[in-house]
Amino acid sequence: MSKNSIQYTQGAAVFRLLAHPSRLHILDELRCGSACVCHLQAVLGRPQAYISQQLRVLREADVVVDEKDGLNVYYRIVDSRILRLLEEILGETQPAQRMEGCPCPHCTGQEVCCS
Amino acid sequence: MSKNSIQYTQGAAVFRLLAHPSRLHILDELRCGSACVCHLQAVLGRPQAYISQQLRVLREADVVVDEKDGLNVYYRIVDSRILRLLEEILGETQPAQRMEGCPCPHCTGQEVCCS
DNA sequence: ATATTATATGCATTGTTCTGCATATAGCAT
DNA sequence: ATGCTATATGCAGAACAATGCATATAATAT
Repeated sequence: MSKNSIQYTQGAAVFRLLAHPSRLHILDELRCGSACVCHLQAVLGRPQAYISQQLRVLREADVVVDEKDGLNVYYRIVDSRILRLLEEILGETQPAQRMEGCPCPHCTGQEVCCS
Repeated sequence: MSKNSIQYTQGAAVFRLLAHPSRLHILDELRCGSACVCHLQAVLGRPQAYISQQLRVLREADVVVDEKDGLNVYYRIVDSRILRLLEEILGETQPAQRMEGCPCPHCTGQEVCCS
């Protein structure tokens, strides 16, 4: 092993986070600002527990952080490398849209888009 | 599903290729030019069959192409997105070094580095 | 205290990927 | 042809990741 092989292990771990359609979709949503779990749930169309599990993976890898506000928990991306990797594969960030059936402040219009 | 969800499936597939320490190491070697299988075998310190298997994954995803020259088979990267992703995570390309115990033209000094 | 809403966690099952090993092919030299 | 070297392929067992579902926690309201 010529180079520091831990570099490849750690690098692969970063790519593994993005190597999953649901996590990629979640991160794409979070690109345009923070979002709460119920919003991601509405966007992805998956059970809440499923969304929380994927968020946990991203949280434990320090890619996103959570911020509680009452009952809602807002997540946002805190790793700028991830933003650049997303841009390379998904293109430019699109503005977040409101979701029917999502009770969060963003979707019910109580908040400006992409705070 | 708000956006075209095939985009996330395909994007995830690209990241999955990089989400493996050995493939990442192989691609890092290929960044500075083409390399033959025996060279990669010497650099990674893994069995030849193992290297060929990882190369197959990359080849079938059209990330690398192979070029035969006598007994040797040279591989090189043909996807520029992959180069940019590697640069984001591994940093700038380093020049290829020669490997002890590798019989390929590059390592036995019969060829200039990084053709 | 109870109910309700939003989110998190644990666990079992299924599905995928990794890896080692045996063997196959292909080019070159004799 | 035979042998030698470089590379490829197939397959099976092990390791790991994904998913569904039941349940736990935590904040708020009544």
